[in-house]
Amino acid sequence: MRSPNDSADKTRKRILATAEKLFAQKGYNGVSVREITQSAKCNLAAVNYHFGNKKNLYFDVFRYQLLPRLAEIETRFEDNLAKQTEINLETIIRTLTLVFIEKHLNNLGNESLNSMMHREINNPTGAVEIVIKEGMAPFFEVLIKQLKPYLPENMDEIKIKLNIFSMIAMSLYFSLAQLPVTTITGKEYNETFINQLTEHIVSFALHGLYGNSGEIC
Amino acid sequence: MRSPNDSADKTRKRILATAEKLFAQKGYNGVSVREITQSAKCNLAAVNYHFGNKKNLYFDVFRYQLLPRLAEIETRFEDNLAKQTEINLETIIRTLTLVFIEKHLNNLGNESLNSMMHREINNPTGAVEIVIKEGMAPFFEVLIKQLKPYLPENMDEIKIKLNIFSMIAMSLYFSLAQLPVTTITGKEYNETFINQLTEHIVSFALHGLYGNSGEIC
DNA sequence: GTCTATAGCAGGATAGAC
DNA sequence: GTCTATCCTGCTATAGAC
Repeated sequence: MRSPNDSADKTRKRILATAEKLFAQKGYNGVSVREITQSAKCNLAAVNYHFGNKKNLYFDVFRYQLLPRLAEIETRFEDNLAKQTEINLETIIRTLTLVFIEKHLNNLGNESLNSMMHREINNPTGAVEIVIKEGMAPFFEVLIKQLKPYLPENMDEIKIKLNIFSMIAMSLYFSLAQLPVTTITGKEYNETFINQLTEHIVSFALHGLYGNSGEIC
Repeated sequence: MRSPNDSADKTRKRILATAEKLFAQKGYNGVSVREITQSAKCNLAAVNYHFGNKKNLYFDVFRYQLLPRLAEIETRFEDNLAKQTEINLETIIRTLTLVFIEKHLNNLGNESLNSMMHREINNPTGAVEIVIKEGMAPFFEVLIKQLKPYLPENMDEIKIKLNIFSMIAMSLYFSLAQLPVTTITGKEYNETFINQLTEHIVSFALHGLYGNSGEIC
C-alpha cells in the first residue's frame, strides 16, 4: 500500500536526482527548469511546487544529494580500510585514492559530487559551504585520526591538512581533467591507465607526504 | 595620429579584455552580451559586429587572450629559471610553482586563465583544446627538457608527464580552492600562508617526484 | 564603425482548473 | 499534488539610420 505522500515524494526525489545529474553536467546557468522537469518526466510547475524556485532546488541538491554522497565516500573509505590485512601509510593513501578514483570504473555517483564542488569552487553561491562544513570537515577529522599514528610526531595539524589537500588535489585533477591528460600523454582512460594513475598518485603522495616531514631520505 | 582602424581595434580589444574577466568570473552562461558591452562601455551590437556572435567571442578570448597568457607564463618560467644561481630539481620545481602561485600576490591575470581552464574542464566546449594543444603541449616539452637531466634515467616520458600534472594539480587546487582550504585550515590567504603553501607544494613535489623514480629512500 | 530599435525566442514563475 | 495556460522579463541577433 502507498501512503498518500508516496507519489509526491517520488516526484520530489526524481527531480532531485535529475537536477543533480544535469547541474553537474552543465552548471546552474546551463540548465533550465524546463529541461529538468522534462528529463524527470514531471510537470514544469513541480519544481516550484516542491522547491519554491530554481535556486532552492540547487541548494537542496547539495543538502540532500551531495552531502549524503560525501558521507558514503567517508564510510566506504573506513570500510575498505578495515578490510586491509595490514594498515600502514601506504594502505591508507591507497584506500583514500581508490575511493576518489573508483567512479571511473563503476558509476557510484561521485562524479557529480566532484564536478559540482569543482564548479562551486569557481563561483561560490553559498551552496558549497554546506558541503565543506558538514561533509569535508568531519572527513578530514577521520583522515587525520587515521594518518597521525603513522606520521612523524613533529608534523603539526596544518601540515597534515595540507598533505591531505594535496592528495585530494591530485585525485580530483586526474579524475576531472581527462581531456588535457589524454591529449598530452596520448593515453585513453582505460583500466590499465587508470591503474597506472592510481599507482602514480599513491607513490607520489607517499613520498611527498613522508619526505615532507623533514626526515630527509 | 590615429590610423583609421585604431578606434575599432580599441573597442575590439576592450571587449576581449572585459569578456575574459567576466567569463572567468561567471562562466559562459552566467554572462550576457549586454553585461559585456556595458562593462566594456560600448554598444550592444559591437559584439556581433566584431565577433559575429557570443560563442565566437568566447572562442576568441581563448585564442587571443588566454593563449598569449600561457605563453607569458612559459616565458616567465624560463626567465626566472635562468636567473637562478644554481639549477637543480628543487629550483626548477620552486620556479614552476611560483609562476603558478604568484597571481595571488600581484595581479598578472593568470587567474582568468586558470579559472577558465578549470571551467572548461567541467564542460568542454571545444575552446580548451586550442589552449591544450597550442599552449600546454609546448610548455610540457620545455618542462620535460628542463627536468630530464635531473631525473633518474629509468623514468619514462609518461611518468614524467604524470609528475608534472601532479605538480600543476596541487598549484591549481591551492590557488582556486581557497574556500575549502581556508575553512578547514582556518588560515587566510595572506603572504605568510601563501609562502607556507608554496614551500609545502615544493617539498611535497620534490619528494613525490624523486621518490617516485623507484629510488627508495 | 557605431548606434537605436526591435524582432523573435527562451527563461522563471504563477494562477487557477482539476 | 498535478497540470495547462500564460505573464513577463531578459536574452541573442539583426535591420537599418547615421
